[in-house]
Amino acid sequence: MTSGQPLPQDRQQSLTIAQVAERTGLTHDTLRYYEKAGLIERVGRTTGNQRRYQAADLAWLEFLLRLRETGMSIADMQRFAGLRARGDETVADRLSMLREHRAELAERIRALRRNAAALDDKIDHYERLLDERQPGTDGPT
Amino acid sequence: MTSGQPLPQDRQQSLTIAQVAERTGLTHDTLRYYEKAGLIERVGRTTGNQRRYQAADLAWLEFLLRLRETGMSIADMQRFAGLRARGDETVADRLSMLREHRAELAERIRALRRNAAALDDKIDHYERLLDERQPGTDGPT
DNA sequence: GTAGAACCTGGAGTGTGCTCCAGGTCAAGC
DNA sequence: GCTTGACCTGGAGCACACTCCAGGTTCTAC
Repeated sequence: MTSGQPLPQDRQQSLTIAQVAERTGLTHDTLRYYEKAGLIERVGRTTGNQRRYQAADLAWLEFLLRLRETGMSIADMQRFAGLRARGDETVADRLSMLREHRAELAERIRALRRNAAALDDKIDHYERLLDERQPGTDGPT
Repeated sequence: MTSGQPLPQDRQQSLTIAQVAERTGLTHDTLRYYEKAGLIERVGRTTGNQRRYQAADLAWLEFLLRLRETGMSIADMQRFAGLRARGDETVADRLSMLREHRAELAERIRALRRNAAALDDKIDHYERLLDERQPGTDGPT
């Protein structure tokens, strides 16, 4: 059931903006904003000028979301998308952007883990405080 | 050298706003903003109305920064600071706020690690692409 | 062929977390 | 006692990443 015979007409698995919104968790407005901002290349339209997203559009969006979730700014995503639009000659540049982003992410994760450990200490501290003030309410024997 | 004899006068290790800015990495403006917003209780002043931060102020600030770095909003920090200002009776509430924040943080770290792994795959992909286009430029032998 | 939902555009508005400014006061060295 | 840099306040302004709006068009189901 993956690519047997072509589906009726040739709209294959093209998706409306509402369907993409549901799949990605973005809103219609955010999808249009990303397109306006150049994060997504102009999406194909119906004859009536309505967007129809293809599988490739969705895959790219999902990659963008990964960049966003790992803290990349819109400005940097614009840079990346711009390089991508220029084609294969920019592969090295894109790779170095990704490597740099990956390194920053590693550092951020390390910092979060340090802070998590400190939070754990603080939580322990509050637990002891609470035990002193209300001893024995933590369950019987 | 921790608490031998009292230092001259009684300004002990009280710090100016510039000194606190340097130690915390915050700006003067941000420190004043945090105070205005109620994240910090009103800091002690000189007779001439200039702020002098005590060790306890600094410790609290550092804790706030940990909350901020782990993604807590100003609004939630305000809630926490408000509870703290009400004293010991709010320890249980503060504890549960911290536990919730800690759990969210754990989830965020997990998500970041998943995304980091996906980024690594993408990086591998780009590295292979680059090798195909420019074989043998990765060093001799 | 028509009702109603979904979609379109350009542009204005919003929430968050600062950051800057004007106009004045204070403190430390000479 | 004067200069100069640090500090004060209230309030305006800003960057970012959306989010909403008005007014119009298109699509789908009947």
